[in-house]
Amino acid sequence: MPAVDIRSLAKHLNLSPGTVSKALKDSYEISAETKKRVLSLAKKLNYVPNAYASGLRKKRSKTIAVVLPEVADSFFSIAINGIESVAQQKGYHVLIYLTHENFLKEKTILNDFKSGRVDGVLISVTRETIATKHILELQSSGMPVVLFDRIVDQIETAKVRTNDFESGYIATQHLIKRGCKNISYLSNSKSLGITNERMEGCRKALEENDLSIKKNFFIECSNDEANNYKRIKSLLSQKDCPDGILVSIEKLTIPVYQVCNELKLNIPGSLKVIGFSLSPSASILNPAITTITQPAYEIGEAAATLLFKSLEKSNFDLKNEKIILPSVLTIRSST
Amino acid sequence: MPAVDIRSLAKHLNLSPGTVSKALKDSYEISAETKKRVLSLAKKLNYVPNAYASGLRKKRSKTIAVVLPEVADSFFSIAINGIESVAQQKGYHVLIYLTHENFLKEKTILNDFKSGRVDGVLISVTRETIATKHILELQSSGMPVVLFDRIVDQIETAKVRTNDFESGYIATQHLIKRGCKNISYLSNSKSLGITNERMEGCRKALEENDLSIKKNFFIECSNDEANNYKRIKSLLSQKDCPDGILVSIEKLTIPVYQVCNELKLNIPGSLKVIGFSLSPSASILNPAITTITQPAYEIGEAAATLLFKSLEKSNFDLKNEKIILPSVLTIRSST
DNA sequence: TTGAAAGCGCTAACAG
DNA sequence: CTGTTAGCGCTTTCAA
Repeated sequence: MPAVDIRSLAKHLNLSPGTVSKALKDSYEISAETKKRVLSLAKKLNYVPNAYASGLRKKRSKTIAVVLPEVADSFFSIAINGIESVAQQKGYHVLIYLTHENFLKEKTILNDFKSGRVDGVLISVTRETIATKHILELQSSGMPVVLFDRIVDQIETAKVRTNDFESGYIATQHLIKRGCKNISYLSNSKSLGITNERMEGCRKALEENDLSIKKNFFIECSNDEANNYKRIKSLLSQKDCPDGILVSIEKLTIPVYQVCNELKLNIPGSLKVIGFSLSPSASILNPAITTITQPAYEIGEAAATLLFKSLEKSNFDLKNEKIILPSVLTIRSST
Repeated sequence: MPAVDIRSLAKHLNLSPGTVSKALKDSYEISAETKKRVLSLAKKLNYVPNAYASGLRKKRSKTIAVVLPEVADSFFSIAINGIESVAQQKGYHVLIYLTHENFLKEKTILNDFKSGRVDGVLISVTRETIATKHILELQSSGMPVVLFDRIVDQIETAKVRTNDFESGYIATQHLIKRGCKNISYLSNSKSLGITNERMEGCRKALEENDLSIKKNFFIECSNDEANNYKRIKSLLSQKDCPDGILVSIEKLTIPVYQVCNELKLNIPGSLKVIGFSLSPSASILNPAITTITQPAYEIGEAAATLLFKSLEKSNFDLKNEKIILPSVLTIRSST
């Protein structure tokens, strides 16, 4: 099957390629009659314009890039949904790039965007990302960039995120209200790179309630599951074991529950647990876990919407856009 | 910043664009000396070739499309990881398209691939997909297509999936071995569209063990959570309530556990539960749920690998490739 | 209202 | 070994 191009359409209709092109675009220069003929033949032959030819000519790819640290994590999967739904509606295509939390990869990926492959970029940076030259450079090449979830403060552009600081604060307040005096914050060591808002919120709540920060306040986990398990077990085995835990990374809930089970520590009796989580199974854990849930879909959707605004309106300034979508506290039996 | 193109490189070096192009490609026609000069300037000016220009010229986009029913579901998120890792290694880009289980959308998306935007397609079809014309048409336009997970039997091409039939069989055998006599299979009504291998496997196990198919064997759920809950509750409230349940859709585990909790039905005492699941929290449910887990990452990886083989070797015939990666039964306390 | 022609940036034949 | 040229398929002036 020889692909049908604009020239073959033109030949069939005894028109010039230029005229056909305009007719397809519904240009005012073209007569209604001609438009009808062109459209009808185009439909009949199922003409699909070559994306690379028109992209080259117009210097627009009708494509956006989404750069993510990972995607197995449910936050980003859901965010992709939000992004994709907006893009599909706008007739845009979505390229996905995973950095696997690797700064160098992020740099390489962004640099490649100078190829004109995409018209705009949505990015959630890696935990390692401190330097911002690669993003600034991309911006100064004229590429609109929207940051979401994992924000970099120094970059001037649209930012969409949740209220991490407040979430940490609210979660901790909740634990304190439930009687906790000795609270630990569980996180991944690597996330120290970007300012850990949640932890700061947690800290603030402790301070406001005159609860001292104990040496076991911050428990640093890693990607080594066995090790995390050990660390948590040792935490919960000791004498002045915490009476409340704030689990800032979803998957760390698992060792916490496992250890409690093994040590026969009653939740919420001896230990109250609250977790950042998007998992629908929160409600069937035993006990059902109190969670802070991020509006992942909405964050993706909002970020994409901003990007398209800047793509469609030349006078739209991304710099002025900051959106904060609040996370939701759902109280269940674990507290 | 005026984007640096191949002509500006040529001018700087007093060479012709053609020579520069060849040098960048490390062509044998070019002297080592010239190559060095070109490469060094290209690096210095951070030259990134225009993807649309070279794509148009070479009729290759260095991009593949991944067409998925959804992505919130963890199976597909993990599969994307597998796909992306192979693509990144091969220097390819990955476009994501979500059909949201909508056949018409799937058709529209595939039709657009005639634009030359992608060199190959990985697809997991919607539950509604019975007709195959859109896929055949894409193939006959010369596009390599690899099916994964949600396979269509009628299409002749590479297929990568797990052993759904056997998984259903094995899961059911397990329940029977644990003493179940009255087993129900929980699924989503819509998945009736594609042949439900898992259910057939389940059926076969029942038959082999001379267990009759009761009227409550197949429980049809939907996307209406409240309704699913009601249906499951009514199932588990009646006199000849099942003593074993095979949950074929991950999220249906939630109402099952909730109902058991509400009715004070002991798992595994009164009811044994086994679920198809990729959720790491399986082990902290109470009781920990016995699962069948699909090798999602590996399926994505294998599918992508096949696609790239066909992209790289003209003599590679996708038709002959069928890969079945077995799911894994993990026995926990719910059975 | 339509057509002709140039050119987006790159590559590949061919010539030198 | 390097340069010239044509052209990928489309859009967009400009001219008719």
